[in-house]
Amino acid sequence: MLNYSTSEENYIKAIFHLQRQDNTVTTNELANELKTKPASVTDMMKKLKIKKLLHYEPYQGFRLSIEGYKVALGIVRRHRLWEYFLAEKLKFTWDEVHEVAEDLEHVSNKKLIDKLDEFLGFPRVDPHGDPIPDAHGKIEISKKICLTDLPLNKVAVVSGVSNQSSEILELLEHKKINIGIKLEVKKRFEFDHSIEVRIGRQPAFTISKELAENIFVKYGS
Amino acid sequence: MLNYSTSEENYIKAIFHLQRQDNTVTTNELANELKTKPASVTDMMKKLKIKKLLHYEPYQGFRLSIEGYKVALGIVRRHRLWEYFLAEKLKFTWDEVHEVAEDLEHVSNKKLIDKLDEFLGFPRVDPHGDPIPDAHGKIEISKKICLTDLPLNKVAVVSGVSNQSSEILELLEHKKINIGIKLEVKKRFEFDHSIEVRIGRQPAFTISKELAENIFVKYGS
DNA sequence: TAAATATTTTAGATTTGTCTAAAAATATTT
DNA sequence: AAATATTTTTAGACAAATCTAAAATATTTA
Repeated sequence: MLNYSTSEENYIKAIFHLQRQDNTVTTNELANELKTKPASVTDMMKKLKIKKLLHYEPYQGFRLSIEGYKVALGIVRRHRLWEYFLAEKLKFTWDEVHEVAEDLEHVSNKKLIDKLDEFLGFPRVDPHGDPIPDAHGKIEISKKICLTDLPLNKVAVVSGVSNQSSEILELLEHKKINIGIKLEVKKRFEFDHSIEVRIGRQPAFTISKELAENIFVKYGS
Repeated sequence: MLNYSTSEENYIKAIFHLQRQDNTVTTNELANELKTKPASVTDMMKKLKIKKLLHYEPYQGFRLSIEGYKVALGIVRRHRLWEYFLAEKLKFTWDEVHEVAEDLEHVSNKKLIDKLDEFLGFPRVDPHGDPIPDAHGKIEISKKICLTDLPLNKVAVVSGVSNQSSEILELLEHKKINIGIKLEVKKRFEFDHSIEVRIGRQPAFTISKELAENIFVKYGS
């Protein structure tokens, strides 16, 4: 696997993430994501096309080639392992890890990353609940589902809330439900559709149907 | 403290190291150290002078300013903490850590480095026995002397070897002389200049003049 | 479907860090 | 102290990554 510049890696990674939602990525989308100008995106797309990392015809948008996808998985692996390290070992909070990992991910020494992986105990998800590709680029596809649909007794990671009003944030704060936290559903009550949730080994507590409908979790394939 | 590019940091660090031996650093010395061309050095020196990181007059060589020295200590701190992490936590051997730390040192997030320091238990020397500057840039000045010059019966800490060939490493491995180990010289033999060494309370053993000349120890303060 | 609007690309400039070749300054020899 | 050798700097070029402004293409709307 060749080496790519920090800038090339950032473009590849951004395309990787944007592709998840939409099959083909546009110039403006990417410029917006990377806080750069559309003209710069076009320049880089030409370069990455020559390097066979993506499929691209002028005005038609672009998507990663098989090779580009492999490169992206390598970057994502490094990013998520560092995030795990930062949260687990250095005690950064889940909302701080991303920014720091943005820099660390570009140190692309395979032995470093494989040894880090081993040191961390081969974690399968990062602090946001996103799966970490293994040394061979294998990645668990984790479904993002609503808390109301999580099977009983399956540990899942809170990965987002659909409604971001201050009211819901206040409630989540109070219940200590943060992004990245691991929880499982212990029981569902038919009467009001409230659900009983447990975080780690703490005592279970109940949350309303309304709240549950706004919480998304990721859980193993 | 401002941020500097990877390239600027590499120049600053190289000047820092070259200054130890010689008070003022020359263009050719620096070009040689960084495997670059003298013209590139001159270009960068002009830039670093404008940024007030060094004292420099054309044809007169250069040395770091107070500010440049502070910047250098920051880089050295990051480098040595990562070296310690790589050796202690990821089980790299002490001769592998330098190269990897060369990349990691340029991630200059103060909180990251301070938390890493804490995680590692505030180590005072790196795997080569070189002192690690603390969060305020304070660095222990420890005398590093050759084993041949260590006074008899004074306990010292092995801090480095000048020659890093696999032959010397094999021998050190066999004699169980590792970086960080405490030893003392019990006797010197005039005939072949071999010396008798003791590690802790184990039986003393003899090492050759050739080996002793390549072992550096930290002793007293 | 033609005009208006939005998106994308091109052309040309800029910054950073590097290089080669030639000129200038300094050091060393004879 | 003049000639020679070495070191350092300058001048000008180049590649990577970015930008602005203008041109080309695509999409929307009336």
